[in-house]
Amino acid sequence: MDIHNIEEEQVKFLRCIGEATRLRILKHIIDGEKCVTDIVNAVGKEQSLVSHHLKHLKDCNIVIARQKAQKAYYSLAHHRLAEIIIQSESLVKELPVCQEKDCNE
Amino acid sequence: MDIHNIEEEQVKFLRCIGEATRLRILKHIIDGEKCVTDIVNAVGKEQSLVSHHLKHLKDCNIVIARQKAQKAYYSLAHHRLAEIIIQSESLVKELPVCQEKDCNE
DNA sequence: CTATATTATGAATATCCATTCATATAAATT
DNA sequence: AATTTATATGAATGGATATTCATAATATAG
Repeated sequence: MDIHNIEEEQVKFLRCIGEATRLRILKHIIDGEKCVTDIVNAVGKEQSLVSHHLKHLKDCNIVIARQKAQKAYYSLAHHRLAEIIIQSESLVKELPVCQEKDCNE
Repeated sequence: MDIHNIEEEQVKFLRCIGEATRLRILKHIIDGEKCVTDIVNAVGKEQSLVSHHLKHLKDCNIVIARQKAQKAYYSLAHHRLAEIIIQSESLVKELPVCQEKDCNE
């Protein structure tokens, strides 16, 4: 795998987490695996849509799925993913737009 | 600015850096400001396209522009941006796909 | 065995977005 | 003043992708 493929993978990764519903899914499973129904309730979107996004996240190796009976449990594929999510959030708060708008939760 | 706007800004940010040409631009100016012509040569894309992407990056507060005579110099809007770029790259190398393919430059 | 609960999937649609092309603006050089 | 250099911009287009809908698949419960 050369540098170009790395960059392609990096773009694929960033684009994958850079979508509203997927980011909400990730933030919801950040503290441990959750089943699909649970995630659907948390993000407030259609089951079908959540399932599509979970597949997308899995194809990008961002989450892993564990099957237990008729339920599927999803969790982050790597502990460092949580760091990136947290750090990019805290960075965004420091960027000019947020600063101007007095950016605190 | 409440939590929802933060998340919107985070998505906007991640999506903005999650594009091949823009990521290449960012990696090229990571060590200091560069003029447009220089960036165009580095990324090997049309001047017009690079200009559009620079505008996009500026609108997202990811880069800042400095005008000097007829030249425009672009640089990262925040020192922590470099960290995110580097860290997401190193994280991607640790994800399953890259591991399988024996992922080293 | 039928019904219900849980998750996945394919097709269709609609929206978004990267790219190209043509052109504008503005400064510098001749 | 005319030409060249450097950068920006608006419109058009093609391709990607989020969402919805209908339905499949599979397991459990009654």
